Parts: sequence; C-alpha cells; structure tokens
Amino acid sequence: MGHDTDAVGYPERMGDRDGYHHGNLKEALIEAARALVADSGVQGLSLRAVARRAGVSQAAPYHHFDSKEALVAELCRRGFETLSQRTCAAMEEATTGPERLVAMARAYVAFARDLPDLFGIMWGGKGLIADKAPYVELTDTATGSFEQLLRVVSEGMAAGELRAGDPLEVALAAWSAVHGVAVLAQDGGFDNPKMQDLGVTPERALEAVLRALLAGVA
Amino acid sequence: MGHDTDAVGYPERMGDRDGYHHGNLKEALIEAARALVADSGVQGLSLRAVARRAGVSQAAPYHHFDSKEALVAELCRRGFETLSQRTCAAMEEATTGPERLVAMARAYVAFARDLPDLFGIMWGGKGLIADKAPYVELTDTATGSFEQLLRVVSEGMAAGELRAGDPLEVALAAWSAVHGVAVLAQDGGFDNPKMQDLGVTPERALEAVLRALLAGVA
DNA sequence: CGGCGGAACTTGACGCCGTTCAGATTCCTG
DNA sequence: CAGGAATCTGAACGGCGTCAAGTTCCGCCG
Repeated sequence: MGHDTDAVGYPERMGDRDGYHHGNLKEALIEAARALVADSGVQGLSLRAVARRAGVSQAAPYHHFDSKEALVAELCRRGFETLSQRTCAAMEEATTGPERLVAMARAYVAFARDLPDLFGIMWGGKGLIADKAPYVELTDTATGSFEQLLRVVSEGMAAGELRAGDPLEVALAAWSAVHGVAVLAQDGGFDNPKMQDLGVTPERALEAVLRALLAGVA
Repeated sequence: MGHDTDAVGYPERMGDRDGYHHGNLKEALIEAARALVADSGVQGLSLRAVARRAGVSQAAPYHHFDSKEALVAELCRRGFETLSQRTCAAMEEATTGPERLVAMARAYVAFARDLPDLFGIMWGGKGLIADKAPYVELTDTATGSFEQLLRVVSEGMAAGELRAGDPLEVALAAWSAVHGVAVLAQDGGFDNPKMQDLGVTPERALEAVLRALLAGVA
C-alpha cells in the first residue's frame, strides 16, 4: 500500500516524497478524503483522519485549506465534475432528444448508487457544508450540470424531437424528478420493509418518473 | 420563558420541578432539541447543548435515550408525523383526485420551506442517522406518508378522476418528483446566482413538476 | 413509620474532534 | 551562501459523545 502520495503525481519536478515537505499534499489530502469517504462513509470523514491517511500531522491541512469545510467543498466540487462527465458521456451515446434525457437520467441515478456517500455529501443538507454560497467554484460546477441539461432540452426542441415549450420548465421538472429518485434511493427512502412489500425499487421509481416526463414532452 | 419543563406537562402527579428529579425529562429533551435545531440549525444540535437547554447535566439524556442518534431519530419521527398531518389537512380541503395531489405536493414543499433544518435531518443523508433501519417507529411513520399518497391515487383512479393505471407507479413518480423539488429548494440547489439569472425558483420547479405529472395522469 | 431498592440525575473522566500558534525544517530567490 | 517564504510539527484549547461511579429522591414492603 504505502502512502497516498504516489496516487496523484507531483506538480512539476518530482520532489522526493520522504523529505520534510510532502510535495503535493493538497492533492494527497483530497485523495485521502475521497478514499476515506468511500470506505468509511460520511461519519468517518474527519480532518485528523485525512491527515493521518496522508501521513502528515493534524495541522498540516491548514496550509492548504482554510477549514475542513473548504476541503469537503473541493471534494464536493469534484463530485459534481464527475457527475457531469458521466451524464455527458451517457448522453453522447444517444441520438434523439428523448433518448438523451433518459440516458442522462439513468447516469444521474447510477452515480448516486455507485457513490452514495459522495452523493450524500454533495447534497448533504447542512450537515457538512453550512452554506455552499461562499464556494463559488462549487456552485458553478454544480450549476454546470443543470446548464448541460438545459442545452439538451433546448436542442431537442429545436430539432423537433421534443414537443415545443419552455426549455427551462422542462429541464427543471426533469432535474427535480430525477434528483428526487436519486435522493430517495440513496438515503433509504425505499429501503424499508413496507416499501419492499409494495415492490418499490429505485429502478421502478425512475421508470415511473421517466414515463411521466416523457409523456409530457415527447 | 423559564425552563422547558412546563412545556409538556408532567406524566401523572405534577412533581415539583425544582427537585433532584426532573419529572418529564424525556419530553423536555425532545422539545429542547427541536428548539435548538429551529434556531441554531443542524450544526448547533449537540447532545450537551440539548442537556444544557433542558437544565440538566450532560449525562442525563442517557437515561432516556440510548444515544444521540436515538434522540435525533425520535425528533425525526415527529417530523414525519407533522409532515403527514400537514399533507393530510391540505388534502382534505380538496375534493377531486388531481386537486388532492396538488394540495399534498404544495404542503410537502411548504413543510420543507417552513422547517428546513428539520426536513434536512429527516432526509439528511448519513449525516446524523447512519442507518434508519433500526428505528422501526421512524421508518413506519415515514412510510405512512407514502401510503397516504398511494391511497389518494387509488381512490382518485377508482372515482375516475385520475386516468386508470398502476397506482403505485403514479404515487412513486409523484413522490419522487415532489420530493426532488423540496430537497433542491431546501439545500440550496436553486439558491445560486446563475439559477437566479435563469429565473429559477422553487415555486416554478414545483409548477413544472406538477404540470408534467398531471399531464400524464389527469 | 422506617428503611430499602431502584430510577433519575450529577460528577468526572476518556478519547476524538476542529482549530490555533509558536517553532522547526526545508525550499527558493537573489 | 544568506535570508525570506513556504511547509510541516507538537502542543494546546475547548467542545463533543459516551461511560462508570457516586448521589439524591421516590415508592413500596415490612
């Protein structure tokens, strides 16, 4: 295993990682945080644990981040980046407007399922990030995903593949509905006995939502 | 103001509140937690702060709750109870199936707006409650809301006010979509400059979602 | 009425947390 | 090679969740 330092590479000239200086601690901290969340969940994400995992003292992170919240915000921002890449990739494999919307929706929910804890942090209420507003890069990246959706809807309408209407309205409805499925699937809204008895699954919820959306738009 | 002890009443024979024993600490703790969340947010919710607010020592809560998580779970459960009452009340003022669905949706989103922190705890990812499954009363109450929705959909279909179909499918789509709006409205998905520029508001998202849902069902 | 058992509560402690700060170490520039 | 800037350490502060041991009070049995 060894340290995490080699997971990301050094910025320019590869400093010797055994020196007093780490060389690329900022990146190593983010990677350590990501790994920590991935296998210990949100609860296990402490700044001290991140520092331990990166092999530095507990105070070292403060030379690269203003606070724990700032580190989490960056983790979060990268999550939105990944999410955007995934929906983008899924979309490009489809051709018509409705197909693209469906592909993006599936990719969105799949992301929430594959990386539930990261997804939980990204949309984690006021738990870890009291207010996203100060983290401009974070909100910009997050908004980028919505703009991508908005573009797909607009183009679909222009191409006559989606019924003409207000693209913003359609994009908002789609985002809200799909996000709802992802959130419920991720934090246990579907995972209790009664729901199981009813035959409720995230897949079914997604299909139901897609059917409703497409009925109004395709 | 005074202590919180008088907020709920004593169980049987009104004990003098100044004695060594509190008299009705469990209820007082829940009330203190509720108040704390209401005016300090999720971040300010610590077991010690709850105890302080109730005027007891830091260890006192452990005679009434197994852990902080257990207290939060009860808080949470009452949140679902309130939510259910609100959607129920809103529903009863409407007559036809579609009207009832719309009324419930509005009440749901209004709840998230009125009590954002409580709503955040109820659906708070893995932040405060690692796993809801052990808290049976909690999951039961939460599921009750969905069953209520399912009933309304079924009755609407039986009365011919909603297009015939699988009630579960429709209820799932409606819940997911409306929940999505509530979540996005609550944790800042709509509250950034770019979204404002686009003219995005929770109300608009809700209207968009409702239009899509009703189109497929009314 | 006396005292006894147990429930309710307090005190004090442990380890972990986020954060700060003085000082040690190393890198880079001149 | 000198000195300032960047980086990292070690120790500390207060707050947190939790637990063990001690204290106070209540109702019940004799």
